[in-house]
Formats: sequence, C-alpha cells, structure tokens
Amino acid sequence: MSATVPAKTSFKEQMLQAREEAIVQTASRLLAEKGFESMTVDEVAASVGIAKASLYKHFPSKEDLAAAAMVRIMQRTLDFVASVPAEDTPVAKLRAVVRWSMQVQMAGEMPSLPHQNSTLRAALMSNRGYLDRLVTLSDKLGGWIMAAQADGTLNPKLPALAVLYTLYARACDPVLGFLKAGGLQTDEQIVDLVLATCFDGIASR
Amino acid sequence: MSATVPAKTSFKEQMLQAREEAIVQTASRLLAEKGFESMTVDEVAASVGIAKASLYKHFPSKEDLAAAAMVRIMQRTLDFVASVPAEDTPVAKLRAVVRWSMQVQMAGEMPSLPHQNSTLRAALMSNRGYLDRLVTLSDKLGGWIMAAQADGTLNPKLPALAVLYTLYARACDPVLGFLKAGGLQTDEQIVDLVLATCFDGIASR
DNA sequence: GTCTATACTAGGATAGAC
DNA sequence: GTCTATCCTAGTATAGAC
Repeated sequence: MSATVPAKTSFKEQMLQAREEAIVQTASRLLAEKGFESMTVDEVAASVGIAKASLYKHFPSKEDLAAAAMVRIMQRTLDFVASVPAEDTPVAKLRAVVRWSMQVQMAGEMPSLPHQNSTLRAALMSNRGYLDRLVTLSDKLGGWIMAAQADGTLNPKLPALAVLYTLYARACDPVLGFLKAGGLQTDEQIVDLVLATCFDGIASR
Repeated sequence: MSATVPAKTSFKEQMLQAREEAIVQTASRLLAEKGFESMTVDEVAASVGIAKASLYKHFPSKEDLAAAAMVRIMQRTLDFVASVPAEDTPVAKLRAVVRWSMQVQMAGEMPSLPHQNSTLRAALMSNRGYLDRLVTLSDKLGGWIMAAQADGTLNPKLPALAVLYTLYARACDPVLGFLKAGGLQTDEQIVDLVLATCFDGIASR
C-alpha cells in the first residue's frame, strides 16, 4: 500500500489470478460432469496440474471451491445479460439468455445444481457473492418477464416467479443430455428444440 | 420345493418381504432427499430400524439397494399407466401420467436421477429389471405420443423422443421444489402450473 | 437373518520443508 | 505459495456370534 509503488498488479499476481481461474474453470467442468459429491479435490488438483495442498491455499474447503465455480457462472450470466441489445423485445431478451445458458450446458461448462440437502447448498446460502448475483439476475429477468407479460407475448396468467424458475431450470435440463446421447441432432438443433418446447409447449398451436 | 408343502408363502416369508419393502421405500425417500452419493447406508438402516449388516443380507451393495428403489418407482409407474382408462384420449393419458409422477415427486418419493458419471448409473445400465421396465414404459408412452401427434393434439413437428424425454424430465423437475419452497401455492396448484407450462409453454396462446 | 464389532479405503484437510 | 507426506473422519462392507 506504499504510495511510491503505484502499479501493483505485478507479473506474479497475474500468474496467481490466472492459476486461480484455471482451478475454478476445471472445478466447473467436473461439477458439470459428476456433481459436487462425486467430484474429488484430488481430481481437480491433478487436472489443473498442481498439488492438492496448493489448491487448499487458494480455497479453504471443497465447498468454497465449488461456490467459486457457482459465482463464476453467475457472473458470466450477468455479463451476457448486460450484452443483450437493449432494443430487443423483452421476450427476445429472455430467449437469448435461455439459449445462451443451454449452450453453456451443452459445452459441459454448467455446474449442476446442488441437491437440497447438500453441504454445498448451505455454503451457497451464506455466500454473499453468490446471493448478490442471484438477486441481481433474478431482478433483471423478472423485469423482462413482467414486461413480456404486459405486452402479451408471455402468458400473463402464470406467476412471474414460476416463469423465472422455469427459465432457470433450462440451464440444467437433463433433456439436453438425453438428446445429445441419442446423437440424432446437432447441438444447435437440440437447443432450438428445447427452447421451442419451453416457450411454446409440446401441444399443437 | 417339497410337493407335500403346497402353500409356501409363509408368515416368516411375508415378514421378510415386508421388511425388504420397508428398506426400499426408505431408500427411495432418502434418494429423493439427498441423492445417491449423499445417502448413507447407515442412515437407511437406522431409519428402517435394523442393523447395517442386516441390510447387507438383503442387498449386496449400496448400488443394488438404490437400483431396487429405481425398479420400484418404475414398477409403480407401470402400474399407474395400466390403470389409466383406455377410453381417454392419448394426450389425456399422457397428462395423467405426468401429473401422477409430479405428485409422487411432491410427496418426496421420487428417487432422483443418477448423474452421468455415477456408479449407480453403471449398475442401472446392467440391471435387467430396470431396463426392461424402462423399455416397456417408453414403448407405451411412445405409442400415446405418436397417436397424439397423429390426432393433432401434440405438435407433430417435434421428434417423439424429444417429447418423451420432456415428459420424463417432469418427474424430477426442480421447479416443483422451488415453488414448494416459496410456499405461495398448494401442491396441487404447483402441479397444475408445471403441467400447463409443459404442454402449453410459457408464451401466450 | 439379526445383531455387535471391526476391517478397509477413499477422500477432505493439514504439517512442515523449501 | 508450492510441494511431499501424513492425518483422520466418514462410510462401505464383512466377520462371527447367536
């Protein structure tokens, strides 16, 4: 904090940040693949190419590591939301965000939701960084949902919260994985398919 | 197997069957609450009120126990499917089955899907009893889906497999739990809500 | 087939040198 | 802040008496 040393984002510090990012990214991928319980810290460390003890210098526990991954995906989502053209209609904005989140899942980068009774759940519920981003995102999407219900593009009879949860759920929809395993459609076709059933339903229109 | 002892479903045997059923039912509930990895065999045994070693006399491994729970819910589903009135329309039959499966989830009796990379997954994929029931159920539902697409009640442009997976996914839809946690609707209202968004989508009609 | 007691291992976390 | 080596709990599974 000395005033004589102004530019303090040194080489070493950048390296450190980069490594931390690599750890979180790897954890994110493994969380998507196997879930919190089946992911082991050994595995994360080995995959990053560092020793387990080194990882524990960055994150005090497995829960904190996973929480960092959840914060990361939240931040990425907020960044995407901020990049959506303001001139789009509310429903177009919502479709764009849902499409993006499903593409992230198809790419194997969407950490899976913790189960109700998980230690990770508790960690997230007392993680300010996560909760703040969740609230910010929900506010933003909630505003778009109500606007879309007001202009008649989304069904105004549905509770806005039910719509919000329905959109959130698409980010971890197992249907994407099932269809991908079937191998009959391209990733893009699968996303289009699920996006269509989400907004238009499976019944004829 | 002696021919001189005809009625061989004795008292003791019935007791045994009942206990086994109690074990599987408890496992089912815990599987729904915490998932396969977080559920411990100690917990199941304690909840049933027997010693862990006794449980292992019935089921050779944790995977086998969980597989039995999955077979049980499959069989219950097949039983329900068989009870659906034959005179109903195909789409009405599908709605009935999805509604029933969501009610089971709301009651906390729907064991959650194993993650892709789980030891349970492998066990299920080599479990004849499970696979047979899954195929039977898929055939039955698939027939109804195609009939509903033919009579124009379900969107004929959607691949039947995509529709099938979409219906399956409702049985473990996290939206039910989110809304339940919100406490703003009754269980029945929540089921109606999710059923409506599944068939009709969230967009206005 | 039920119990108590125990073997064995995976995996989260830490000590201590550099 | 990175490593190697180790601790220690939790949890699956089994032994052996009744």
